[in-house]
Amino acid sequence: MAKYVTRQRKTLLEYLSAHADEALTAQQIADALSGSGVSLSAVYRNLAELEAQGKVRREAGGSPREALYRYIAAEACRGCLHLSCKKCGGTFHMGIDGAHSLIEAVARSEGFEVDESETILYGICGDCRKKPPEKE
Amino acid sequence: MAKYVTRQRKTLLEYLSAHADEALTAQQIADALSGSGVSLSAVYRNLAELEAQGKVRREAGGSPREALYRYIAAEACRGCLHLSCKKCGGTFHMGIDGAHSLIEAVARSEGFEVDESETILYGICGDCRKKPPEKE
DNA sequence: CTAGTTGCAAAGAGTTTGCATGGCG
DNA sequence: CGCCATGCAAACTCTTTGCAACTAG
Repeated sequence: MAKYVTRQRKTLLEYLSAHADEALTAQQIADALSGSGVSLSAVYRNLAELEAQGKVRREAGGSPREALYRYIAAEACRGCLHLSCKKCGGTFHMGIDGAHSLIEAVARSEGFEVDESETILYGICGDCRKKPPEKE
Repeated sequence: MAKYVTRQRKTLLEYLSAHADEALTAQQIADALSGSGVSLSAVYRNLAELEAQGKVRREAGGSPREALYRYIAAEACRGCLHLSCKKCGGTFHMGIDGAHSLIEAVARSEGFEVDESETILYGICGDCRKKPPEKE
């Protein structure tokens, strides 16, 4: 799979890596790339492949019938955890020692090996905590 | 919403809480409860409500077109993180101090407030690490 | 008794797939 | 030049919704 490097595939990867901080629907991606001549089918097919390769992850999103896809900059994120804000939807990276300490603590006490690049901590980011609780 | 306590609703909640350690598809749930006279529609409707109430969470699963639902024992999980094994699919709870330490560390260094009950750490559990790497 | 809930089945919507064409190597 | 990938559209399958009947309180 993925033996050739096509324009569509390249375009898709570019787009995804540029938006690694947000989860997108296949439709959104296709819309954004339709101008570049990338069809919805191509998006789905490549997304499926990227997911199999572990470069993209599928998340549960708004509608149950719409899958959300997010690019994973795997190598770049070794040793850091992801923080996802439930309010603004932003993603932050946490590379502090604390992150690694936890992972080691879990491994020691539970025998559980955490995969940093796969793990996301959900919560509220600093900015959103300061802002008044606005309805969306 | 949910003004009455119907047999179906009770049955569903019982089933979900008994299987809080696994993510299920609506179909699986409906199948399991069909013997108790709970229809697929009822499952979907109640699941949607429980999700809105925060008692159930929707996760990304196998097929993009199948949503996975998991019961959240919210109160019971304050102060603990969830560990989800990517191999066996099991979920473990981690109530050690380490978990809380991390959460505090994140809050202090990043200003990010982690929601314990919403966060899942993905990785490989102790049992699966011992087992030979078997193909699924 | 009244209003919420259920079941069934049809409608709706996102995702997948077949086939002919086009493009990478 | 051969085989993989793309586009289009039809096919699929999961989820949602309408309506009449049932039931909890």
